[in-house]
Amino acid sequence: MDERQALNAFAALSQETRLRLVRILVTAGPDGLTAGTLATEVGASSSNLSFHTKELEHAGLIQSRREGRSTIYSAAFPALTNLIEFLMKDCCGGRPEICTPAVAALAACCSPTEATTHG
Amino acid sequence: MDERQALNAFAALSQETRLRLVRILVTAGPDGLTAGTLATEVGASSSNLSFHTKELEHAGLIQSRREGRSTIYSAAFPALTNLIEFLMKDCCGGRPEICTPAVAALAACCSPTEATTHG
DNA sequence: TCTATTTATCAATAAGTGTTGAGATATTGA
DNA sequence: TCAATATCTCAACACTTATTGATAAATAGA
Repeated sequence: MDERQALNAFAALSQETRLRLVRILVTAGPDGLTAGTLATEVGASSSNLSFHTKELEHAGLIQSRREGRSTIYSAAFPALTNLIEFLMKDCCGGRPEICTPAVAALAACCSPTEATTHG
Repeated sequence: MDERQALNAFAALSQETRLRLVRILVTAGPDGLTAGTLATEVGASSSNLSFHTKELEHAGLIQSRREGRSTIYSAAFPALTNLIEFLMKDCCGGRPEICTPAVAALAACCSPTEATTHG
């Protein structure tokens, strides 16, 4: 992830419809959702949804695949990881306690319990 | 952190000068840097730097304090944490392995060695 | 007070972005 | 082929945002 990619990613996330789309796809998981479902969820026309998904795909935040008549979009999880890493790189500045809460917050999001991963 | 705050934050980060400012301040740590130093670092005029720092401060990503003739800016680390948490909330979708790499990446940024877990 | 220093505000211009609706493209089944 | 479905492309318009240079405000020291 370089500066240009990060700028594209943040620009993509700075628009209401697109931020909603990404969060919906992040929640949906790797299986993704069809363009039609996404359009309904965010209340966008087909042309408007296509415009925004194109922006997100160009930014590398989502990916698409074709299944029959439908286009299915899903979140690009590694890209999201890289974006977070880029933003917080060298955040410590000699003081690990400064950015450790960020790690804890993200960890809590992914693994509420540390014994069983069945959730 | 609600949707409006997240949109403002991502919009603030989607501009080259501002993204550089945030990363410089993230690296600099809580002590921060003066407006003059930041202007030199990113190659911006005083008016331009003021415009961008105002945007970042309004987005809650940085904070300012006055020391003599200088304004000193520093990163708002909790806001950055909240932004990451907002974006990745419920990212698992029943599959923790999907977003665990994000946690590992962020953790690696803050603690290159795991000798001491208490920081 | 006067001057140098540092930062912020303002207005004008230039550049970029989102929305809309019509129409095009691709797929499926008869 | 024809029709229905699902999605995408295109161009015009309105809206937002970044940059620039001049100027204003606040501070420190003499």
